[in-house]
Amino acid sequence: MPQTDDGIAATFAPHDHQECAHRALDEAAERLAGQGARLTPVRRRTLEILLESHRAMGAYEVLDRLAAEGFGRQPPVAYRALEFLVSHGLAHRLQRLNAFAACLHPGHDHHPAFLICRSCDKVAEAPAGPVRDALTQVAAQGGFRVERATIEALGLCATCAAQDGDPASAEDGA
Amino acid sequence: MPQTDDGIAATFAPHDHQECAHRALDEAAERLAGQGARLTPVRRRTLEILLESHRAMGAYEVLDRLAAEGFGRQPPVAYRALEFLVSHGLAHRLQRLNAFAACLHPGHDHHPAFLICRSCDKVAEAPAGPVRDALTQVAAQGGFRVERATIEALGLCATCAAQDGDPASAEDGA
DNA sequence: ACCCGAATGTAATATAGTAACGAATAGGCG
DNA sequence: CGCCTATTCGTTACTATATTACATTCGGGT
Ligand SMILES: [Zn+2]
Ligand SMILES: [Zn+2]
Ligand SMILES: [Zn+2]
Ligand SMILES: [Zn+2]
Repeated sequence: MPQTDDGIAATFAPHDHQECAHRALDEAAERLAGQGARLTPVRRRTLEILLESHRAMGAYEVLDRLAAEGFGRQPPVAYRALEFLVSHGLAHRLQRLNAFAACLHPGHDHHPAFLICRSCDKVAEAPAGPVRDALTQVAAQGGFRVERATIEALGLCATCAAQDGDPASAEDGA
Repeated sequence: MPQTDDGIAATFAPHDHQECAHRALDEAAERLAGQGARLTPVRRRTLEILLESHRAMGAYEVLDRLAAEGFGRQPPVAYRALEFLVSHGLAHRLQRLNAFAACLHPGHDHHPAFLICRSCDKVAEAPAGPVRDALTQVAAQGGFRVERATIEALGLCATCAAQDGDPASAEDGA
């Protein structure tokens, strides 16, 4: 019973993360080259740090890592690198967490919905099209024009649900 | 050309706000009485402050007001009152703004979508049902079970669009 | 009166984010 | 090459947001 593997399951399930991260970095570099933007050492390292896991990291957590590796140790160092990545579509900011996560699908037009697992803390990007459409429509009923939307879900991923989560999601495994 | 007045237009359009705020406060008091929760002076005043406008207010903005009126002047005073209101469904927290807004529909489903006007800063609550359904469904495709969703839209309300906003929304008004 | 738990107040601290400014650096050009 | 300019990087200092810990007060039951 294969469920649509749109990348969500791919994020939460065990996988060859070396490959996963490496590919995202390559795509990022290529993408930036096309835009004439510079992937400087701090920026590159910042992206690599975010790519080490599928979790979202706070700016200060990233900063600690950068400082330990010889980069600057003041907040703007991290915030600037992160803002650069976000504004070039290589990372996302999670409003709910005041944190940042690497984008795994650079190249697509990206303002996805985010799925945050409360158990493993991983963050997946989900296609926001239908959700955004529903929101745009309900807003339009009241004469409101949506320009930017924040869509973030907190919940339980399939992997965590199967492990120790509630059995309702894994009845066949009991 | 009446558009569905589900409360969105009612929030952004000019209206008898005295009545609007008063009714929300009464409903809140009644609701709390039914729950056996106490609407103490600080809590009541905090709700009144939030109800003065349809904007979202930061905790420190509320705190300044409370302090000026003889309540405590330390952050926990505001945060506790705000948390109480939120947990009892009388106010909402806006993740995007790190701010709080009074709930205008206490008693209804308490996890609405929020529409934030970038021009007048007012915040309206929109029915989140369809949006939440779309999100739940796209998440389920990846095996993710949504437990809580944050849905916040930034944009332009009808009133602001008609006044000086972009003409596309008010072509007949030119 | 006495006790207890909830609510309120304080100080202190933690976490998140920005402003302002100078030093290093990459490219463009005489 | 040497020079100029825009970008990037680093620092200091500061603002904003939020929580922990603990003392005091207040309401209600005995
Ligand atoms: Zn991976
Ligand atoms: Zn998980
Ligand atoms: Zn009103
Ligand atoms: Zn408006």
